[in-house]
Amino acid sequence: MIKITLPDGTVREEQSGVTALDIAKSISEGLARNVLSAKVNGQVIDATRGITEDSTLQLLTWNDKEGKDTMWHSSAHLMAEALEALYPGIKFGIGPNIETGFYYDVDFGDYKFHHDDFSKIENKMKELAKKKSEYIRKDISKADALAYFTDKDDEYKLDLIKDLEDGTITLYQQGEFTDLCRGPHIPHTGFIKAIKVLSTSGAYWRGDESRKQLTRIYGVTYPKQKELTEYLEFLEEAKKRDHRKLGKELGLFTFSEKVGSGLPLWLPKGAELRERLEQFLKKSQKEQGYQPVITPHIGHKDLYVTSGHYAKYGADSFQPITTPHEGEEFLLKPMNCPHHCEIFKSSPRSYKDLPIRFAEFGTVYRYEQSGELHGLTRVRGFTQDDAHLFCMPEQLKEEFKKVIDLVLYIFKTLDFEDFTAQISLRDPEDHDKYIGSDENWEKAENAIIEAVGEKDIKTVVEYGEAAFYGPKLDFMVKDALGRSWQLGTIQVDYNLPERFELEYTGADNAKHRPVMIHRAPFGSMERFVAVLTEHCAGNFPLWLTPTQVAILPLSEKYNDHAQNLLNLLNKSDIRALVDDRNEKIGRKIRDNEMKKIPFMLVLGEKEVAENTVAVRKHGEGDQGVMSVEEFAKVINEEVDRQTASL
RNA sequence: GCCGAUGUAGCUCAGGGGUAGAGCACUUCCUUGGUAAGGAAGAGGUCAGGGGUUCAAUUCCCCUCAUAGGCUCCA
Repeated sequence: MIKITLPDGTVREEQSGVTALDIAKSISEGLARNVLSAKVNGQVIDATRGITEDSTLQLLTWNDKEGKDTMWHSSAHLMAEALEALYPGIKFGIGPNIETGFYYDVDFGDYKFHHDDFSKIENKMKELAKKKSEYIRKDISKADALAYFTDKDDEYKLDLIKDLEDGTITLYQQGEFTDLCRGPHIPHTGFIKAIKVLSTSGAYWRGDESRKQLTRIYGVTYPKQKELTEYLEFLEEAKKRDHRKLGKELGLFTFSEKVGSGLPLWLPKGAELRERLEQFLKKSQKEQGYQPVITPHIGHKDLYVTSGHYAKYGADSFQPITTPHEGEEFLLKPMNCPHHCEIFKSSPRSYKDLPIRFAEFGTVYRYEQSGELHGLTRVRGFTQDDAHLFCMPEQLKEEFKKVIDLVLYIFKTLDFEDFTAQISLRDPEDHDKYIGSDENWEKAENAIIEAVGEKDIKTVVEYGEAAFYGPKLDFMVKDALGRSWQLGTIQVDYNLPERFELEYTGADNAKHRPVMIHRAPFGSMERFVAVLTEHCAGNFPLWLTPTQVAILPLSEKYNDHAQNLLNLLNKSDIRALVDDRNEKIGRKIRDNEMKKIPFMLVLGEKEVAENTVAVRKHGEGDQGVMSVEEFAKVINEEVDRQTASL
């Protein structure tokens, strides 16, 4: 007999070899029908696998992340079974579960795989799922595994087996399909009820671009059709919010082939929005003692040789610009920090001056591979809301915490409530990727960990995510649709001050080296505006939106009055426009609703006579009549509320 | 950069070896209105760019550029 401890603490005496499914059945049939896999002593295994020692047991269902993982992994096998049935002779790479769903990498040989094949695969999968084929685990020797896949002529599986140790190899079979797999899997295919093949793309075998590219087929499955439908609706909603689509519709930005790919052109509405964001941050930074600086868009190559950027990225950057006569080399600036270091050096610094905080909305240019470009989120020219703080080592932690406060204030103001701070440290396996001494790295990493420890924020640690000159605290934000974005970043840097030989005179009248903090709360204006647009679906907060109010005269008779009203609102710092087109009121309302303007004021005979406005709110409809003064107050109070100070 | 796709009017898209089509937007006129599309007329395109095949190419082929998806990358 063995002891099984359940999550609630109950301990059960069971026969050795009992399965999680057996235990689920003894609790209730309903539970047993929902068990996808089980966590035994912290390890996820098949619910149908025998347990032979004293264990803790957690039954995993669709409500557990690991349960979903199991289901989607098994779904990948089901898709492979369907694919093998439909396209005999194809070869399989890998087929894992991913954050939402799963994929399988397939070598179709000469067959050209198309979107038209999707429904065929879905139907076959549904047909196979109904058979409730059990997923059967088989331990197998390496020799047998090699023999099986040699026989099947699947070079990819053979490639995988080569790296496996004898005695650890398992196969899983369901129906007609057998795959090399360590599992775990759901008990049988009948759990998979709702199926959608989503998309296809190319993927190199083992992520190596020198190897063959396979066809990756993405899919997702759910235990209930309703959940699949909801997920597909979510994808639709994401499409509607796509900042590339909204950016076009709302006139925020555009691209031109002639200007060049990845080089955004900000249209008036977008530029207004962005300037407002910049003003907002500038005001907060002023309160925190930042000083503005401005630096040019290019810099001497030597500057980046000193900073280390040239050695690291020179070959993969825009190449140097050369002066016609002297042959001097200049680079488009990829970072603002070297310039700011030189500003620090421009005059002798005393410990009494520190911390010194130089802020600049600095536009930088980086060569991104053509396939990487994406709307405003991945571009070749962008503006960082950059600042570099130079401080004494003993000031570092406090200074770092102040920056965290600034970032949190910005997130709060812009309604990003769900975020995680990611502590990005060095790759412990590969210190060669980074510059600077181990000692400095440890100091920097500890400073971040300590500072974050004193703030009440959700944190994760990621190794290998640091910048080459220092560790970072990256803010990962979840938008309204639950998608994660990296926005702000704060970085501690002992290395650049050394490379640039930055110094200040201490109280002891000796020279000391400052520590540097790089930080960008928005990250880049381009990326931030993109994420914000998708987060609020183009319905920007009132204080930020380019046009707050549309004045809609009922007919041309009231156009003059509308103009007067416009002037009045402008005097109260309210951004408005008059829609004096020769159109009926219904039409004007529709068009301005679509432009997502927060307020509309309908103006007719009654309002003109009484000097009132009929207020209509975007998405909510008629709000009734009020005086102009009252309306101005409503707007201004709302704006003040949204931008409450740090 | 790589793979397979896409590129037709300002926008969304249809079409197809014989010198181009819709809806919306735009311009003009009519209409002067009460909370999500009033009516009519008009203008607008080197069918991404270049090369080839052909009597003839926007259509077929090749190259380049751009875009979306994914892979690799991201100071």
